[in-house]
Amino acid sequence: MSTELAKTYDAAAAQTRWVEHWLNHGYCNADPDPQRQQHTIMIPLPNVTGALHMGHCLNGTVQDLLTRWRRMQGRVALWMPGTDHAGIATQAVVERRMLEEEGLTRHDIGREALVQRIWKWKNDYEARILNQLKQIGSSCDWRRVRFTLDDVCSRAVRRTFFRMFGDGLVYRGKRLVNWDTYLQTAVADDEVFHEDVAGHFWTMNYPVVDAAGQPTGRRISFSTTRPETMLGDAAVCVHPTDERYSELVGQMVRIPVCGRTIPIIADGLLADKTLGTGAVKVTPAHDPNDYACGLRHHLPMLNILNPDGTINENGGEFQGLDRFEARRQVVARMEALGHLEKVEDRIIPIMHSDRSKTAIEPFLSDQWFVRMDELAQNAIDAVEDGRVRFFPQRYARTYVDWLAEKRDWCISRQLWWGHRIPVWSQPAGQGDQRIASLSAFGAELLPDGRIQFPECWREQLAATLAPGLHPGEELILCCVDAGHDQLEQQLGALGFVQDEDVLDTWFSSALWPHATLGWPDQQRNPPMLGEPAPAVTGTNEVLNYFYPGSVLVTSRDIITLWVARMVLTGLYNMGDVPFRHVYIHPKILDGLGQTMSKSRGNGVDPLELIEKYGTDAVRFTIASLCGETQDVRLPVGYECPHCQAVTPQTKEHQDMKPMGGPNPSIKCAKCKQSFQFPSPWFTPDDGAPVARIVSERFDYGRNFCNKLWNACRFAFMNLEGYTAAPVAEADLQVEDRWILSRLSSTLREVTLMLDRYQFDQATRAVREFTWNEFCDWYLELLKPRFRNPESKAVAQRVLVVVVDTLLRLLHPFAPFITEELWHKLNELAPERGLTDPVRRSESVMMAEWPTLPISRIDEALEKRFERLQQTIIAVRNVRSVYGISPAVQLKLFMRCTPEVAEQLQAVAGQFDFLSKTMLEAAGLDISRPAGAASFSLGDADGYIPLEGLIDRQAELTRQTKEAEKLRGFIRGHEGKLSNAGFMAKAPEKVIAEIQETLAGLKAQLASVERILAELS
RNA sequence: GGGCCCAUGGCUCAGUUGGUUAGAGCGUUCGGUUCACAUCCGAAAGGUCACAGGUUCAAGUCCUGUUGGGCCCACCA
Repeated sequence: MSTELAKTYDAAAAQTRWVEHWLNHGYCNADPDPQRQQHTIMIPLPNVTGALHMGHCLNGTVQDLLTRWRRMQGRVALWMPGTDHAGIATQAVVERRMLEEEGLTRHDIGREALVQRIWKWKNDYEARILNQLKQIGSSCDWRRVRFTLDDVCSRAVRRTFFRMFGDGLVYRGKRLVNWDTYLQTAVADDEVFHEDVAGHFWTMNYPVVDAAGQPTGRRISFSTTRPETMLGDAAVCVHPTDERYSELVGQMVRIPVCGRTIPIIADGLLADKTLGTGAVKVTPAHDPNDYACGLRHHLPMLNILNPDGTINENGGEFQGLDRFEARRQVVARMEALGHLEKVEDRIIPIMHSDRSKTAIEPFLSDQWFVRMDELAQNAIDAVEDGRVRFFPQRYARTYVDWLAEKRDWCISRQLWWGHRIPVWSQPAGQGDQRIASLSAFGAELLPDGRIQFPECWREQLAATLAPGLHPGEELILCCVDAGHDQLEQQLGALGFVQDEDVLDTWFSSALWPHATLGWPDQQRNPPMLGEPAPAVTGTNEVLNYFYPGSVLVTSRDIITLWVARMVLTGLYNMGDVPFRHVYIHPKILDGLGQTMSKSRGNGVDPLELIEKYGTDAVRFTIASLCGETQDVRLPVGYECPHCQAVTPQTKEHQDMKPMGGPNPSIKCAKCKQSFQFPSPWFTPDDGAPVARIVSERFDYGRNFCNKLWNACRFAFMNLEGYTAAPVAEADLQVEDRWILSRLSSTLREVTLMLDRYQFDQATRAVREFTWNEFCDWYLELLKPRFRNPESKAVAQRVLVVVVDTLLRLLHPFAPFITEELWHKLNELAPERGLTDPVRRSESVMMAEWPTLPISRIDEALEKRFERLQQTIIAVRNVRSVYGISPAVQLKLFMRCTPEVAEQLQAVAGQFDFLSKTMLEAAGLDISRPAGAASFSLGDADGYIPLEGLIDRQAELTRQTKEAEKLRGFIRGHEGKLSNAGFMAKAPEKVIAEIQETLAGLKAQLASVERILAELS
């Protein structure tokens, strides 16, 4: 068995090894155990649209850190993995690719085929995403992987919709959508973009008519950029306080091109006195603001467009014309009739579809909604009474404010990829005007084809359907729960057809916390990946045990879309909140403070980082950035493919576009060679060397891992002959007690900070201990002890305890390197412990989160140790200031009290190792030897004879400067103490502290002055 | 337009309920081939805490305003 650790840590090898090891041993699995407390985290399901990016990496790091920590604390820690079908985003990606590569649209291949293609895409990307998660060390229970469209989740979706339908929480209504007339589909708000287009601004007028429809002679003027919409006008609107029009409000106008008469109304939200003529035409079916106004004034919603963008039958003589042609003809007609006043050229912002690049038409269509009033109120209550707590707390406000609007939630989407709305309807003209919710135990289908349903449906029908129905139309809507295939077939046979639309993606992700655990099945546990369905036991232990979750870890932009809705559905379906805590982590920005994204060309690829720095380094760095105040800025740079030098990315780089000829390139400042780089504006030329985007901030984590590795390497090299045995308190050296004291403090600090989700502070504490205390001081102090056979054994035992504890402490932050080192430690020192050495667990992942008795913290001892440190620092300072070679042995004289002298003598041996200096003498009777450099520590003065080396003038200057600095501080403190207000009002404790400090400063000044006197 | 957040050495960030001399990493300068580590060691320089007022015995920290930046929401006939 070799005690030698490889000279450098091989991150890639360790990662492969331990990912597999953990999986094989089932360490990530979490099964209900009534004897132990649970800890549940549900992953914020990544979209299957593409690979993971830095945001996911940060999100995953935090969750894994928490999961590993809680697991080590003895909890049954479940981290539930899974992915989201992400309706619109995924369908869009697949459609775009299909169009680019094959020139096909979804209409060419049909619903079935498209959905099949998307499933294929989903399978590829899901595999890729899950693999990425594994690569960053995620200790998810991989047996429980879920997907929002899998059977378990689908069932939950169906049941939720069914329940809401039955409770009257779901209704069908009208809503304006962004209609792409080219693709003939609705597109989401985030799939449209504004583009300024040269257009016209027409000012026209409508004649005011009397009750008999005869012109009164007055006219009312308005301006518009879309004259053809006047075919669907429902009113002309003015501001209620606009005196120009006040006597016209309530009168009627006639639309000259179609002869309809419409009212003049007053609406302060829509009309603005200062704009245009102050009057505006209202087209509720074709403009979002007009739509809202139409609702307020109960105006008819007249749709004038066909899905392909031509004018429909409501457009009278303009029927069949494309909307732009109709616009020309309407304008011509208005002009011919003498109602056109003027035309201006104007740049108009027009919404365009991301996908077809054609202009969007606001289009009124049937949509499904969830009534939010009561559901939202319950979700607000849960946060306000503390059942759900936000970290940092301020985000609770975002959540509450949004929910308080209680805007009904539009849950239908005109897509093919998603959960199809489980409602069947009978075409108009057949059957009664009814709405029904069918299930095996609810309403049922009668032999004669009628549906027996609860009486309450009649009322709901009247309340929710009437606005969407034209007179004479009749409609039956049936909602069917999951698992009733036969019923669906029967409905089909009766001529019912299922709604074409699918549910909003957030509808299914809102159920994630309980759907993934098998809800609504209360009879058995949810099925696991690749295993047969579990036996019916009459109870779903998994759901009961792991719900509600412990903490949700996510970023602030989906507090409303997702967090709020999970709470809402959790309360509705489970009667309890889905999680107790919500930790909102920072967002990752580039060096310019912009969000990272591919479309900006500033994205750093987590897998490339992992390749370059190692997973632990990336995780450790990320954790160090996760505080609660600010977003995280990662200045990025291009790594030269020739020499690896990094060129910082600037705005100019981001904006560089091809100007003809070869694509833009950057010249490396170091090796003077050129390279191309990833950009949203072009793909690098074939064969050209391409830089990758990196961020040097990850050096932080890499350097730390290197330090840890080498510290352990050193420790392991010195473990030869190690035997486990209890260490008597009396055998502990000063530095042993010191490091154990510091270790205890660190432990306490890290645990506390993790508890508060302050990962930056936890990381800082553990790094400082490891580097500045363990490595810089303790390991150095051990070196002489290892050379002495008598002191070796105790040193080894204490060292082993510290390393053992440290590895456990670090494991959640850096799982791979700690596991690698832990296994080595298990070989070298299988049994370890201060009082009763024991064999630790095989894997550090399953080891206990360390605890040390609070009594190990010894502040008096730490203070004494600090003096030793300061003495050595002062000696090094003198050496550095006078440029004395580190090889030269120095002598040190200390003037101090006998007590301090004794303490210094006790560690005299250490001076030699830490500063190549011999402590010659210490005591009250020491005076400055001739030609010595001096320093003052407050309660002790040090002298280092430097015969011939010291420049007396320089030393004088140095000490004078020091004295000046001290006098400045003293002045400040004395000023405070002589301030009557301060003495009268400041707490005694503060006054005492100031006095104490002042005394210290004065003592220090006195010794500096003595040194000065001796010098001159 | 509404809401939230941020502004601290060249860069990236800490700074607990106001209370000793404002800290760290990177970078910079100087010095180091000490048998764990140059991904390292030692030392140093570098800050009127964005600006202007106010509260207080005391302000980086609390309040008001200004400027600059970020995010979310709403809106722009």
